[in-house]
Amino acid sequence: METTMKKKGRGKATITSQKEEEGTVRKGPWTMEEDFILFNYILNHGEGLWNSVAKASGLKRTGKSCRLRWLNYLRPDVRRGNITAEEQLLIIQLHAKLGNRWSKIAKHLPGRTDNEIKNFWRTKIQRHMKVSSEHMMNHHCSGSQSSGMTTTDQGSSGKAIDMAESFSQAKTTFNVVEQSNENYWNVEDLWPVHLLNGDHHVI
DNA sequence: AAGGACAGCAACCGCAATATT
DNA sequence: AAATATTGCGGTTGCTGTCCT
Repeated sequence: METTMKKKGRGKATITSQKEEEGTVRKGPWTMEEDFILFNYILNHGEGLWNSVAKASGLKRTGKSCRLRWLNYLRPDVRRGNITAEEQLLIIQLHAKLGNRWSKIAKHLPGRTDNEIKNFWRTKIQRHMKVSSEHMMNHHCSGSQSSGMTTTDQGSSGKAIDMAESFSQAKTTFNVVEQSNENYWNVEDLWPVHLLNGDHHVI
């Protein structure tokens, strides 16, 4: 069954057909019904053993897919959207220290997922670095160790430190992203199930 | 209004690490 | 100790909305 998305559809939509063959592994965006099933299953049985979750819940998803969906979206403590200036600064500092260890960085940002931080880094920070790099190249072409910032992650850490410093002074110029916090449906929509079950052994 | 370019992000893939048999 | 299964992580893809011309 394909649930219509409330908002903008995103991500891959590998399988969109209404009828799916028996035993076929589903890919692509999760439907609300799938979210509901997974959410409910984990509330009753707990996290982990993702392959079992996938099979026992009846979802035609891989264990990996279930795990990812839970961690990045359904988990009740997940905070979504609106990465604050402080969080941005922390991400920059941690990345300078840890590199692309997104899960490690995420541990320092309660409620944020590695995927979200990774996406944020790639879409915002890297782009900003690239832009400022080009800007500097245009204005300081005259020799003296022009900071030819690469857009790759490697070698960006040192620059990130500089950036963090300037960033703390000029948050406003950083173009802090205020994203829409809407989703196809809110995780909160699933919470009544939690309450009905009266099952709190997870989370 | 049309459509091309760009941005944002959910979700997949491949691989490495770890656990289990 | 070796083989197999599972989990976790980082990189990448590709769909959709928005902006710009």
